[in-house]
Amino acid sequence: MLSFTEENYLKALVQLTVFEESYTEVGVNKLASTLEVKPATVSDMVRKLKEKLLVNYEKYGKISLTEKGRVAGMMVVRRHRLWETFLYKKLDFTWAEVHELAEDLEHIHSKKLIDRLDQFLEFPEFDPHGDAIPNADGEIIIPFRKTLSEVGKGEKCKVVAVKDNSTDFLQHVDKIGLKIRDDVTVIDRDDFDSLTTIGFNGVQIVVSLKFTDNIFVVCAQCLKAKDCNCHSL
Amino acid sequence: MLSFTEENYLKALVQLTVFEESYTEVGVNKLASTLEVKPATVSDMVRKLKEKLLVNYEKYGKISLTEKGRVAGMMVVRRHRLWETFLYKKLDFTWAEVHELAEDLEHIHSKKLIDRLDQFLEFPEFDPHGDAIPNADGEIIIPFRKTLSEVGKGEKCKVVAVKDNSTDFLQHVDKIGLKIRDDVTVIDRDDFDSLTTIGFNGVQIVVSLKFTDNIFVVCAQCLKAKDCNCHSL
DNA sequence: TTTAATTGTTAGGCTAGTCTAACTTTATTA
DNA sequence: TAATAAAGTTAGACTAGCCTAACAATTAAA
Repeated sequence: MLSFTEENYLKALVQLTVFEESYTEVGVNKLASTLEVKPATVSDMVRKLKEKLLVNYEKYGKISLTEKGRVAGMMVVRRHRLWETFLYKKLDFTWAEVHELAEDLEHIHSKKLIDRLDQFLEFPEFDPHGDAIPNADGEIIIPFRKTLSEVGKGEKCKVVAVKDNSTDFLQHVDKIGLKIRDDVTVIDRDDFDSLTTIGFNGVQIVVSLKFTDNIFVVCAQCLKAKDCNCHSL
Repeated sequence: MLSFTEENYLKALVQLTVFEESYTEVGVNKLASTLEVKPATVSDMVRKLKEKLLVNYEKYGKISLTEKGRVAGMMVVRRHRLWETFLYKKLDFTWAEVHELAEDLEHIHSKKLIDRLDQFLEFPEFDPHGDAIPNADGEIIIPFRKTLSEVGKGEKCKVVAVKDNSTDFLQHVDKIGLKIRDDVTVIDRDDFDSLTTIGFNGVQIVVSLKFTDNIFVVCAQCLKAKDCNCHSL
């Protein structure tokens, strides 16, 4: 049985080596800053995780997840995202609130509980932030996405997700958020000069330019994030 | 913010000094055996709880909860029983299963979460075992109850609750349980010789005599646990 | 009322997870 | 390629929560 702390290390490693930029390994310092602990602490802990066959690691080398570690970390992500979905859909929390609560709920271990929750929620594919939910085997399908900042002038796009690990951003959104309607909204790059209004999951939000890297979009017409020629036609 | 462990001490104290036999204080040994730790450990911890003004305590004396401690402990019980109700009603767990899962869930602190859950469940008065759920202020109305073993020969009674802290009993019940109908069933003391069949929350169960202290009942006619004269009329 | 049994306390030690400070290895750059 | 910067490790210390073993206080019984 993994401890609360061990699970957080594995979750952070999944975040850094699977979800983010598709690197497959990461250094001690990077992991330390992600977890908000000192590098010395990570050094110790990584040795422990290696003994448990959860990570690959050699002194002064890079850290990567073993298959066992990847699945264990993915299960934490699965639990996190399913609880977020529950809080959002059933208890009417905002997306700004769900992340923090799910940080605790994700450490409840029962497999039966989480599979029942999945069923209760009717097997959702994405969490409230638009991120894919890993299945019961720890598998996940990550769709291609581009950020709002990559959208060209005049291009119409549809918001499909926001980064769920930026509390700063999410709280900002919650504060100025205003519900307008139940489907997502198409927006225009022309509005982006300082503050801009976009829609996601029925919530009308105003974001400043510095947050445009936190918002994922696809083409409003073909729903693709790459290989889209709609604009040039 | 109280730790997982501190909360368990307070919950055990509520159990021992509020729910059970209405004693108002308890010794170090009793608390230690309830929590399955050594008396030495309790001695230390109780000093810490006293510093935090959660218990009244003098060296070699008895332990009792302060008002602050009572409310804190009651909130743990509230969370426990609301999660049990959620698991039973929404995720179709059996009452044998819910207790263990709620042992973890009860330590999620958010007040907002638990109040929303209460609302989602439509403010239930009793948990799946028939125990009253404390309100958001830590208040609880405990109805009079007698156990099955106190029922006289020929007396008709209605089952209203079972002890939720006897995993042994609950697992026994789950194994041989059989759903028959949706309301509770009236039973007769004559059947109690070795094995007997009673009904609770629509579940038909068979219990051996040694478990009759774990089952709470009221008179089937007047629904009272004491001051009932129905039988003598 | 003195002894024995029960109950509770203290001291010292263990583990997990964290820290700081000093040190070592690897990478970068002049 | 030698000096410097960055990254990583080790040693020693701290806290929470637990333990055992030895001791002290209280209660019960002879």
